[in-house]
Amino acid sequence: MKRKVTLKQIARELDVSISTVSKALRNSIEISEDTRQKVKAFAKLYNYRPNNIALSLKNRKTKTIGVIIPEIVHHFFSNVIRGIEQVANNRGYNVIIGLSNESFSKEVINMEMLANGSIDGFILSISKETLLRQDYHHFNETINQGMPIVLFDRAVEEINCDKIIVDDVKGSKKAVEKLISNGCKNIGIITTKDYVSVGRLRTQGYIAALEDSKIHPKASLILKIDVELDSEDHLEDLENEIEQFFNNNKHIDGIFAVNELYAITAMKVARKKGIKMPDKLQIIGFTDGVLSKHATPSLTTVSQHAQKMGEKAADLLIDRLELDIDNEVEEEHYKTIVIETELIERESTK
Amino acid sequence: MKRKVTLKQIARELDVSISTVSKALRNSIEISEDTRQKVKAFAKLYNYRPNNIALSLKNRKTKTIGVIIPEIVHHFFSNVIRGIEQVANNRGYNVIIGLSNESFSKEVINMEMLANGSIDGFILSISKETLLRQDYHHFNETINQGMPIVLFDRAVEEINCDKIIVDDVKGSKKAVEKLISNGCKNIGIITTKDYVSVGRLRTQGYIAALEDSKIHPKASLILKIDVELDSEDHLEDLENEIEQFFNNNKHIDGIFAVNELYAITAMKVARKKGIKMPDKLQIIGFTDGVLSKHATPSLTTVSQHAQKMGEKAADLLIDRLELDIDNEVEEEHYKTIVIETELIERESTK
DNA sequence: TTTCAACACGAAAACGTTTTCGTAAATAAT
DNA sequence: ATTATTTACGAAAACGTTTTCGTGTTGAAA
Repeated sequence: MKRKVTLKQIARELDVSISTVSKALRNSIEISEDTRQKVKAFAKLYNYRPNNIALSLKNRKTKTIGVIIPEIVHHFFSNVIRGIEQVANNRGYNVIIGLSNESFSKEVINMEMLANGSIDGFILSISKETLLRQDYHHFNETINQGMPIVLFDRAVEEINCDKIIVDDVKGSKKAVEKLISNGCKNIGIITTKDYVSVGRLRTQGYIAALEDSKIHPKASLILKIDVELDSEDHLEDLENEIEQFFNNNKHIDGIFAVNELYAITAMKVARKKGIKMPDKLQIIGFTDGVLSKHATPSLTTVSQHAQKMGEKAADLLIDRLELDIDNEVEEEHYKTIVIETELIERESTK
Repeated sequence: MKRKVTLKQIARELDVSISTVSKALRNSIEISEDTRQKVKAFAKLYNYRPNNIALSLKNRKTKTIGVIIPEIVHHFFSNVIRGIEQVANNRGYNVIIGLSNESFSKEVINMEMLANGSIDGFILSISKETLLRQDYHHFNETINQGMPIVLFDRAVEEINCDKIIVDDVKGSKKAVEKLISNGCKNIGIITTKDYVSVGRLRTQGYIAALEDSKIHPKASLILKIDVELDSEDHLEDLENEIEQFFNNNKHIDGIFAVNELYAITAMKVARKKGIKMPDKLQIIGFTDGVLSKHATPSLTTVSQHAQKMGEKAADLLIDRLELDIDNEVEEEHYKTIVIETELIERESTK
C-alpha cells in the first residue's frame, strides 16, 4: 500500500527544494527545462496529485458547494440535485449534501456543520418546520458571514439573497384555467396549509383563475391538508380525508392538486368510487414526477423543470462566488429568477 | 459583514498567544481559570468556530465520505443515500455526492476529484458502462492508496473490499416461487443483458425456481432488454419490445420483472391488451419504489431495503475508518453483508 | 578586471489548527 | 537563602500547498 506522495517527498527524493518541485509542476519559467522534466517524470511515476485540503486552506476556498434539501427521496428534489451536480461538476465544483428531513433543528445543525469552512456557498430549500416557525436567523447569519446562499423553490422574503423560484401562482392559474376551458363547473383544490408557501401561492392561483372566470370560490371546495399526512405512513389518513372531501362535494368535476401525491391519491379515491376519468372528473397535478407519467390514467401536470432549477441555482451561486473574488465590492444586487412552468397534458384531462 | 473569526484574531485582541487561546477553548488545565473564562467569553461573543479545513489538514482526515452513484433520480438510490446520510450524520460525518450517470469516464473523473484528500472513504455502486468494460483499475488504485471503499448493490469479485449486497438470486427465486404456487404455468421474465450483474443474478434465480419445480425454462419466455432503453426517452421502444414479447407468448400468465420500470411497463401493455390482472396475469417486480405502491393494480414486489443498505454501508465504512486509526495493522479482512429481501404482496398477484 | 543582467533555485511566510516542549515567575520545601 | 516544584503561558513545528523575495552563479557587457 503506497500512500499518497507529497511535494515534500518528491523534493527529498530529487534533492531539490519544495518550491522547486511546486514551480516545476506548474511550469514556472524560473525552473530550468532540465529539472522541470525530471520533476514531472517523477511526479507522473508516483501519480502525484495536489492535496485538495491543503489547496483549500491556502486559497481560502473549497470549490465545494453545500446543498441542503428537506428530503431526497423525492422526484423533484433529486432532479434539482441532478441539475446542480451537473453544472457544478462542469465548473469544477463538488457538491456536498445535507438533508433537513423537514426539521428545523436538522437544518440548523447541517448548516453549521458545513458553514465552518467546508464549503464556499449554499444552495437550499427551506424545511417545512422552519417555514412554520418563521425563524430564519441561521440563514441571515450565514449570509452575514460572507457565505452566499441561493434559495430555490421554497423561498421567503425575509431572507436577502439570490432565489430561483417557480411562478406558482401563474402555473396554478394556467392549470385551473385549463380545467375551466375543458368545461369543469365545480373545481376543487387539494392543497397544504397556508404556511407552506408553495401551497399558499398555488391556492392563490386557483382562486385567481376562478375569479377571472367570474366563478365564486367556495370554501368547501378547498381542502387544506396537514403536512403530517404527507409521509408515506399516513397514506390512509390522507385517503380518508380526500374521500370525505368527495363526499362533501358530490358535483365536483375537476380537481387541481398542489402536488403529485395528492393528485395520485385523489385519482385512487375517485377510481374506488367508480368515477370515470377524465369523463366525469378531470385532474391536474403539480410537479412532473414519475408517478404522473406512469399513472392510469396518466396525469396532466404542471412541470416545474426541476433539473433546470438546479442548473440555474448552481450557475447563480458559482457566478456570485467567482464575482466576489475579482470584485470585492459589495455588489449586493440579489437576483430572483423565475422558472416558467409548463402544462403537460396527459390522459387525466380531456 | 463580519468575516469568520480565527484563533489568531482572538489572540491578538486579548493579547495572548494563539496556543493559549486554543488551549483555553479546549479546557486545558495549563490555562488559568481566569484567562480561560476571558477567552471563552470572547469566542462566544464573536461566535468562533474552528475552521474545518484547517482541522482536516492537521488531522489528515476530513470526516467526510464520498458517495458515487450512477443516478440520483431513482427511488432506490435516493433511498440508499438517505440511509447513508442518516448514519453518517449521526457519527459526525458529511456526505459528498458524485453522479456517474452510468458512464465510465464520469465515474473515474469523479473519483479522482474526491480522492485527493477531500474525503476519507468511498461508498459506491458501479456504473453500467464500467460493468460492461470490466475495467476496475480505478477502484483498485484507490484502495491501494489506502482509501477504503464500500461497494453496494452492484459489486464485482474483482474488487477487494467491503460489500453490501442483496441476495438477488434468492429474492428472485422467492418471487418466482410465489408465482408458481399461485398457479402460474407460463412465467416469463423481463430482465437486462447479462453484463448487468443484478440482471444476470435475478435471471439465475428465475431459472432456479423453475427448475426446482421441474419446469423447463423456455428461451422465448426470457426477454433481455438493452440498457439503452432504460432511459425515459426510450419508453416507447421499451413498450414495443414488451408488446412483442406478449405477442410471442400468448399463454403467458405470470411475469417477473427485474426492476420497477419493466414491471410497470409490462402492466401498461397488458392493460392495453385487455389482460386482466391479477386474474389472467400476475406480475411481480423488483425494488420497492413509489411506482409499485401507487400503480393500479398496486404491484407485488421484492423489496431490497434500500435505506438499510445505505445505513449498513455507512456503518461499515466508518467502522473501518475508525479502526484503521487505532489499529494500523493491515486488518484486510473484508466483509460482504447480504441484506435479506422481502416479498411485499399487493394487488398484482392473487 | 569590474559591473550587470539573466538564470535557477531556496528560504520563508501564509492559510488555521493542535500539540509538544521549553521557560519565566511564583510558590513551596529545605 | 537556596533549591525544587508548580503554575501559566509562549514558541515552534506540523499538516501540504503556493508565492514572494532574496541570492549565488553564470555569462556578457563595459
